This record gives sequence, structure tokens and C-alpha cells, in this order.
Amino acid sequence: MAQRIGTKLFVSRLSFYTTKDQFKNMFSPFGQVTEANLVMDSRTGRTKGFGFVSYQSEDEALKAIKALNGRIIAGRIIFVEPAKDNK
DNA sequence: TATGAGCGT
Repeated sequence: MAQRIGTKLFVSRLSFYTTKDQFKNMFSPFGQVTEANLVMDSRTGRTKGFGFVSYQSEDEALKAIKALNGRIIAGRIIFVEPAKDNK
């Protein structure tokens, strides 16, 4: 088993004011995003501060991690890493 | 209203 990161990424520590459109736009230039999901709160209808992104290939996913992990987005440092359920 | 590690409707 080599370094398999999967195509699904877990993105956390996002700004509470970040919307799905922003979320999707920041991952689009790094590859073809097949799935972009921001976890919302059923109570307030707002973001929980994290979400999931899926790319077409692991290479794009890894590229997005290195490009956005630990980066400052919207004034906040975000964390991007492979999701646990990466298939 | 605001909040701040986490793996989801």
C-alpha cells in the first residue's frame, strides 16, 4: 500500500461565514471537484465550520491539500486532510 | 448573539 489518500477530503476550521459557493470556489482551481459539501446545522441553518470535497483523482486531492492546508482563507487558517471515508 | 475541535444531511 503506497501513499493512498483517496479522493475525498475533510476540510475543517473554516470561517462560519464561509458559504458553499466560497467553499467550492477555493477547491475548483486545483482540480475537478466532483463533490463539494459543506456541513450545515439543522438548527440554525448555518455552517458547522467544516465540509467535504471530492476530486476526480487522488493527485488533484493531494494537490489541493498541499495548496490549502494550513493556508489563511477568509482571515482564518483552515485545515485540509484526507477524509476517513476516502473511497 | 457567539463559538472553534471535529469526519457529514
